[in-house]
Amino acid sequence: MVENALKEIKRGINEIIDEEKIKELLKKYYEKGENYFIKAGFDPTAPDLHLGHTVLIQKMALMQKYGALVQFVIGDFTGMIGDPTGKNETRKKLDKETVLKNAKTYEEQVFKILDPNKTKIVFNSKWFQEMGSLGLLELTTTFSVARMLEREDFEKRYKSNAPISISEFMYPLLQGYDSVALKSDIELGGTDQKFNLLMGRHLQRAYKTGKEQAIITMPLLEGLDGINKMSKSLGNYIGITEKPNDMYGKILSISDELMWKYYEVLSDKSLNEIAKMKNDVEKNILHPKIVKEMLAIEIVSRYHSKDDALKAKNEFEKVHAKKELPSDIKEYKIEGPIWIAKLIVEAKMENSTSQARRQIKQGALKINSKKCLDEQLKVDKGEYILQVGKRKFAKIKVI
RNA sequence: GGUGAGAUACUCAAGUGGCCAACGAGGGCAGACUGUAAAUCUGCUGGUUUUCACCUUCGGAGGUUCGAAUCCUCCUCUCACCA
Repeated sequence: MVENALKEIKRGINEIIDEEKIKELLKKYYEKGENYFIKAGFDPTAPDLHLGHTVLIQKMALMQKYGALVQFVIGDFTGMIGDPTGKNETRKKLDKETVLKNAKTYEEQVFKILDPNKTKIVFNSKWFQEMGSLGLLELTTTFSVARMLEREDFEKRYKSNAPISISEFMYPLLQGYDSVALKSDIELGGTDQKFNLLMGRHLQRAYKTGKEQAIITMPLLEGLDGINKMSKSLGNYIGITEKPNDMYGKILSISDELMWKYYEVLSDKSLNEIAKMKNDVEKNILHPKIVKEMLAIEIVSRYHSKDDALKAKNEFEKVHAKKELPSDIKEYKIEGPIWIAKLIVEAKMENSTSQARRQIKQGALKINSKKCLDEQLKVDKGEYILQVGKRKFAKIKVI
């Protein structure tokens, strides 16, 4: 039993630190029905969850089946500093109202995956506000500058003469202290979080809590570009609240190579099934596009419904394979006669007339499915279907 | 506190008085080819009721000049070395 659960937990993960401890927790669950706490932290600034987040959340959902109680930490306090992991920009402070609103949004999204009865959403400002400056100073005594600089991000920045602020040194400490306050047994995070996660373990020891959390790191899901990690700021993400059509289209636009990674960490299919498909594709028995379609349907079904997924598939075929118009086009009523470039901006298809002109010059514009290269065109009264590039459509009524 | 170096568009990075809306690379967008995949080739990549024109941009504010990203002054920020 324990072995089976562990095997499922280990699927698609990057690394486990202290596997023995997890075994022990599972054993206690099976033998005595004891629960244990797993923790993961989330930024209060980005309430739009995307598939990158779900890799982690799905894993927690799985563990809920095996006795885990999830502590979903919203880093409203730590968020004021900004995680130095990877790229860094100093963040804006958020007011309480916004944080609460974001938390609400998290809740709505996260319970599409997690079991609400086994999940607690907590804010880390709670214990940090109680801590006081003395407590904070005490926290800083637990770790040395040299060890802090061992961290890859810091080392790189230090060596390349990029600035590091003291507050950024605080971030790992604060995040680690969350584990002390919450008495976590296991913490999950992306591979880039390893340092911060280990800090939790270190601090639990330093504060003599009698616990040392195990750590599970999850691979970072690459975004649509296949290179960078999926993130909202890079715009290469698939949000879990996106419309079926968008979600479907985005999944189909990922590269074949990336598709297999997505399968491993996002799909419910067994690893054997996936391996077989991969094999069949290599042997040219199976077209990769079919495999990708199945993935898209699975994921869209999860966040919407099977029905929506199939509709999205049909819509996609219609627009891209048969080059027909999508069934749901935005409509605009615009006063005319109007210059075509201006019209494109009015219909929110491009941001500026200059950009619109460039696109027209390059042959990106279709009016009623006919290519139009005339950037000077004046559009008179009537109804038109405009298309700019492959994806942007608009129905225009010029009055 | 002292000395020196630096801040250029989404990112990296040239440019040191006019030829600069600013070389180049990456990224992005569009076109061709495709499976809205990858790879490849081509073009574009500040704005403007319309482009052989005009307007705004090179950390910020002033100044010199017919003319400034480039020179001067002050300020802000960053890095290095010394303390």
